[in-house]
Amino acid sequence: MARTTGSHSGITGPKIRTAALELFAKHGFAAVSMRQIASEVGVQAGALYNYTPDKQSLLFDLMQSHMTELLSALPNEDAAQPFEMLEQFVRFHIAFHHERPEAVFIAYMELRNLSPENFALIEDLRGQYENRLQNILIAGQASGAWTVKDAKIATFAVIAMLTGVNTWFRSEGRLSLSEVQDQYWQMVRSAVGG
Amino acid sequence: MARTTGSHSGITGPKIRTAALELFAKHGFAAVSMRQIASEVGVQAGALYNYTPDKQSLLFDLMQSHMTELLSALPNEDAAQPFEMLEQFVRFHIAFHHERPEAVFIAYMELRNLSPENFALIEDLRGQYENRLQNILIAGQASGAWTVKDAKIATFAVIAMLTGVNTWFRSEGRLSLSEVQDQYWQMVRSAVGG
DNA sequence: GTGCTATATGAACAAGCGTTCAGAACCAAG
DNA sequence: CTTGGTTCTGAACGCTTGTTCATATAGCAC
Repeated sequence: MARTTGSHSGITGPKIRTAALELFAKHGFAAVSMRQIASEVGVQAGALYNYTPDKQSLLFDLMQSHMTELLSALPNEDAAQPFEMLEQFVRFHIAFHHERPEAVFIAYMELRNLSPENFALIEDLRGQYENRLQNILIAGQASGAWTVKDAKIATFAVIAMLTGVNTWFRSEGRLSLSEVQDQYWQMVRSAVGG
Repeated sequence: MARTTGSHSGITGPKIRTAALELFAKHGFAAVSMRQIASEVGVQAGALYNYTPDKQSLLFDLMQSHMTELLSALPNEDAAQPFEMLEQFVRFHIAFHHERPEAVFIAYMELRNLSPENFALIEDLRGQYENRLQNILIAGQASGAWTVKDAKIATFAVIAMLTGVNTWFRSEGRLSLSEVQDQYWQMVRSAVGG
């Protein structure tokens, strides 16, 4: 026997990415087999290799897509005041990460499963994102908008704090997303000394 | 053949734990084989089963030890002022986590590889730790020492921020541990509105 | 020095892994 | 209705996995 339900190249590809994303996020890259992914898609394992050269590339593509989307979705900070830029960044980060918890999880947890070259590529993208925040913090420092000593440390602190929202916040809970954004923005603003 | 170098029960046990800790932190639980651990210890894989019933227990023991040590090393907060308690917590968290990066990494990243019962046990310990901080924040709220709105959110925010130090701080870098502690303490104090 | 026990070996087990590939089934175009 | 090319199956590949166990040794107590 061969294909039982017809030709589906346009639909199988995305399904594989979705299935891999969910399974990697839930069980971890190393713990998920190609057969599990295939089974989730409703296909045999061999068929996956029409869409990806190997398992590692599947992971890398997911991470790269996520980081690229993150960078291009980030509002451009030009021509705004430091406080507005920082507030915009805080609200953006929380909302964007909240919308794709699986991709965020993978992008943070599976770095060690990338080949050295792939790791360097993802780390570069992450660095670009962090630099955007760092530039905002430096701009606010220069203009005297706030008093934070070390912009690099503050960058790490703010990003860690904001990314942490994903570990506990659920939209069905007692707080709305915008309430969470409000409270984090207040904490960030105070933390940088504004 | 059998043992080639003698009887080592008192030394093989700890060596297994150390090897497992390092390998799990570096490559992830699922990506590390019992044979790799055994090889690191200088022993055959079968010998590991004199010290652990299975691979899962090895992971759980490492995580449980870490969380237990964390809880018992945490300074007792009684009879101090809110600000002192919070500062003590911030400095303690940074220092303690800095001393054992592998255990911290595992305790955060390998939760999904625990059986449901083991997961519940670790989560409970983590909850106890978070409650200690939350109680400090509530005490400060009640005494008017600071103005943070939601103690639960602030707890998550502070812990995420502090734990993030481990992702970038290295003692060989440009900053000393106490400088980092100082700056984070200042950011935390400001963030809670003190 | 003899015997006991704890500790280790090394082979074996069934199961699962990522990946390849010949051939079958399907769809679209002529 | 045939042809051509894309998509999938199912079996196979060599290898690794966690775990077990009979067997052998090392070191301690006597």
